[in-house]
Amino acid sequence: MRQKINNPINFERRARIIKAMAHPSRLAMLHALADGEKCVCDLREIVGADVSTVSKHLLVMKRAGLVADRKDGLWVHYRLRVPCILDFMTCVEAVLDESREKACCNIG
Amino acid sequence: MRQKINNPINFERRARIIKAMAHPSRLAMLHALADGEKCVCDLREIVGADVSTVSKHLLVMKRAGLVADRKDGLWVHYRLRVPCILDFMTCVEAVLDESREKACCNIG
DNA sequence: CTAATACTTGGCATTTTTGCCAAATAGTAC
DNA sequence: GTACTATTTGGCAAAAATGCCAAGTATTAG
Repeated sequence: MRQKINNPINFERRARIIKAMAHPSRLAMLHALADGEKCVCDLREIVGADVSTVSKHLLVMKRAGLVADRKDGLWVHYRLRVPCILDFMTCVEAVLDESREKACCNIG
Repeated sequence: MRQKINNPINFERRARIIKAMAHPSRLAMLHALADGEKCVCDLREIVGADVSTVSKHLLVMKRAGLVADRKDGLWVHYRLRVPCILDFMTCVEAVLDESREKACCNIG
């Protein structure tokens, strides 16, 4: 238990953060940002959606605290704020691997 | 890059797994399951929702590969299938801490 | 068989999310 | 000032998620 005494876990705030990751386009953007900051135009190309859609996805992640932005002339560059979220992908892979294993061997 | 050669990352499948965690009640259940398996009735008490609602939440997590179930008489016991998802909570905490820090110090 | 318990499923209304288009904003260049 | 580019915001319709109630299934007990 990493939680402070008398401080019940706020699952709502946590869920909001996780929800901000829970979209294919947003995951793709987070993955791309592992290399370093990118402008909205770069991210638009990566996810292949309307710029306004990408902008709104970025707002969701920004509000959740996953990314931060920096204005530079006409461009707005986004970057990861807490890179550890990428480590989580290893675990997500493990879930996929487990599923694959169970599916092929009928264990569970 | 933990990804195999010529195997583009499937962000949709990953997003489905993460989405299955992205709900306060489901997070609370996953947290409770860290202690070991629990029946639906236990989980119902923990989240305080209708049993049918809890059952549907569990189905979402089961389909995503997060939990597995085991029938024992009248009871169905659920357990974590890939415990590493709980480690991710440390990172989620970090996002919350970062947000708190920036909010109070006006850095970013 | 009936009764009781634990859970799942069907249905449905409410809410939230998503994604496009159009319009607005902000910055650069002339 | 105008023209152009990058991004955000407003609006809205379509899709998905949520949660309750009612009904169904499955198991145990008598």
